[in-house]
Amino acid sequence: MVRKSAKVPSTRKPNMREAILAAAEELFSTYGFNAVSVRDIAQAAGANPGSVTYHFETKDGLLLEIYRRHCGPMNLRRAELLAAAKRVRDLQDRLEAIVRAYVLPAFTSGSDLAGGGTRFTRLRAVMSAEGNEVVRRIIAQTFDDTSHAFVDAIHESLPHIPRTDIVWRSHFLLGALYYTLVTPERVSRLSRGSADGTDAGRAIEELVRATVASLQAEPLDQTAPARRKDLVPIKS
Amino acid sequence: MVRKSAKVPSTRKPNMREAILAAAEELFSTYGFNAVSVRDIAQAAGANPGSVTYHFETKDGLLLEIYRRHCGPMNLRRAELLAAAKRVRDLQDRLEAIVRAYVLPAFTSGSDLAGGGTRFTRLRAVMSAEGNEVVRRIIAQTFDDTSHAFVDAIHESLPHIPRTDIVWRSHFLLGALYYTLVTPERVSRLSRGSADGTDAGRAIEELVRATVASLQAEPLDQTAPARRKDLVPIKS
DNA sequence: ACCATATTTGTACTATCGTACAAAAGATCA
DNA sequence: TGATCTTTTGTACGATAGTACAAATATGGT
Repeated sequence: MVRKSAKVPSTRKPNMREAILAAAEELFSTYGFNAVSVRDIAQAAGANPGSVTYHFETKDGLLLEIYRRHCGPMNLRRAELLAAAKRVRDLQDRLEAIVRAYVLPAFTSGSDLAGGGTRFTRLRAVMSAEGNEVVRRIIAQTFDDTSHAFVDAIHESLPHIPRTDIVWRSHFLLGALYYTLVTPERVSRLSRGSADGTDAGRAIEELVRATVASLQAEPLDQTAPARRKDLVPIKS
Repeated sequence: MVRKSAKVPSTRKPNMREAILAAAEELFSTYGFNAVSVRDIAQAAGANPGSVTYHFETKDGLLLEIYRRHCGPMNLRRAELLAAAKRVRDLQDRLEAIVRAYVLPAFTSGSDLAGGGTRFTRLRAVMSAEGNEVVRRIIAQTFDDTSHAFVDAIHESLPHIPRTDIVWRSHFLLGALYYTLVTPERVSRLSRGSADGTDAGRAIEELVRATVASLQAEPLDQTAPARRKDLVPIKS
């Protein structure tokens, strides 16, 4: 990757380790893991490439530390919000609260830095698209429990919808969420300026509204598969 | 990238150019653009690295050619299906047909190779996540027209929904579609085996059902923005 | 002020990257 | 068959990748 920014003279960083983490998060989530070099990160953080090795040993280690940093607080927040949502009496309101409990922490999770939540979620989106091997394990370990908890909670609110459909529709929610964080400018472009894709508050409300409706839709009729002969499995 | 596969002795390729394109498509859509080297592609195609330079000049040129190859047929197919969908009389059926016209070509577009459509769509998903600069221009040029046509068609079927909401919900559809192609195994995992994320036919039907429902949902009340003070814009 | 420790810098090594280019091999057709 | 053009191969070059490591510097307790 080639980027122009000149080395900033800058006031001395009080905590270089944090600066490196923040820079890596920003660059990885924008250009992907492989497109960003350790030197890019060091320069953006106003540090020496050697510092990265000192603090995180390897480039993979740096990515791992970013996940370690965020996963705990985000899933904690989700668990809290989910517990609160489950106490909502009205079924319709409860469903909406559950979906919101899933979406909100993705935008506002416990980083002290402004936009920390969205940046980390954007990072997760990019990493899942790149099929990053280092990350795949963390995802399966750390997020599947949370996802299961949400699927279960939704299923309790919608007992007549088969669990399978709820899984599909929750999956669509995560995809929509990721894509909105990765390509927000597309929303602005397609709406010809009447919508702002970077407006997190609006994105959340639109996501919640759309997802609640999709979850409530009648399930597919499983007895009539409606397969088409010209379709082939994904990934060969 | 390190991959184990030994060089295949193989029957002579009748058309090396096509083999290189297919290999690049598969590798790019699985690992991302930057993680795959020209040598990886050449080896997977049973070709010499020099052949890639000969046929496509640069790595970027190879990616460009992949897009050139697929964009035309896919958008043509979409236009045909959209035209047919617009002729459907019943409003509910028409909406469903329009959504299906958008989704179907992403899975089955005009490549002669099996799974060509899904592979190319997966590639687009990965490229959008990586923020690939070469691709960004093509996307804006080639796909925005199509997207506008679909948003317009949907709006005609749902005149009481503001265009802005339709843009958001169509955007969510594309995100869900991309994510399903990128991480189909997550569906299988979360459903504990009762669903198969790689089942394209099922994915299409679930996508259509969920999207139609979300499109029909009541729009957000625009007079009460419901912004929260702790939210910040995406992308700083 | 001194020392021990923690951090940062500068530099260098090896591997691999994209790509250029000349030579070899294959294909086409008079 | 021989001439010409197309395709493939083999190799090499400069740039950049990740990371190791010794020297330099900053820090904190006594």
